[in-house]
Amino acid sequence: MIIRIEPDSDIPIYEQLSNQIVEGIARGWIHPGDSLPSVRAFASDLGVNMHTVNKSYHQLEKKGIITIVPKSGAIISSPQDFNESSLARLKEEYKPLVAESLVAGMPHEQILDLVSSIIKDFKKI
Amino acid sequence: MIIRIEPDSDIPIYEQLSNQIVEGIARGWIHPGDSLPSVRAFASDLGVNMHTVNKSYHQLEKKGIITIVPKSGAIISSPQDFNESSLARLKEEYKPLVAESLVAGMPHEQILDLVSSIIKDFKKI
DNA sequence: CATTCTGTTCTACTGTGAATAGAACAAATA
DNA sequence: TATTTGTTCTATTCACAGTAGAACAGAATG
Repeated sequence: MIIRIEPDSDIPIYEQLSNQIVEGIARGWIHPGDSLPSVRAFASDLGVNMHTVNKSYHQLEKKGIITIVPKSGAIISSPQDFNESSLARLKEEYKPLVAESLVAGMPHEQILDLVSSIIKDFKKI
Repeated sequence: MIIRIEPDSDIPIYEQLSNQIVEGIARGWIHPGDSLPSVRAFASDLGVNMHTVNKSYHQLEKKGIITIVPKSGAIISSPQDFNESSLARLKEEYKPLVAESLVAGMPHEQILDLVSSIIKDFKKI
């Protein structure tokens, strides 16, 4: 799996990494049960600091996406491991984006089409 | 229009303000052509610093949501004033959220239903 | 068993952004 | 004319991002 880090982005490195790992799962490149590289090895590959990868892993664990087994490694969780609060949090994160879409003049259908196209993009490739 | 600021949130104050102004427009509480309070008056109302409100206004102007008339005030833009790059930026912001939704086990339809319910919530009230 | 690798934890430093504060300016407004 | 407006400047405090090095204890491997 190919990860691209842009050091000069306004998005923190640990969040870029988290996002791309999640995208990798969504695209089916990696699956529940698979283990992620060690923080040291991953950091070495990406050319970033070990603590940055560690922060990313813990962010993903907080979201319920991976499980960190102490002294062992990080494993991608199964979908059924997600709790209700994660879905509530997701809704709160969609809100400002949907509001901005409406204010931009996008009609109801166009917003759904946009989201639908993103979903298809993830599932197709 | 009622604005609620949570100083201890992990979301910056200027972004909380931006989000709630956009929501206000989406809900129809304020309309294109309406003018926003002066940065000083707004800051006084919210109990925050003038520069924080100023930053929020400039963020909204950058997104094409309001127009700042120098030495006069801030006015809410019309939907047709939005450019193509704003829509492209919106899509990029939807991506990680959609990916996370898929990873959480939400099927295609459920994601669209979630977004649809948010849209209805904005338009109903 | 000994070595290596693992995630964890700690301190430490630099740089940047968020937020506040005060002051001053020129233009619009009342 | 006096007030209000957004703008700009400096300055400070605080927190976060990122890097760095070190040490620890448990797991994996030879």
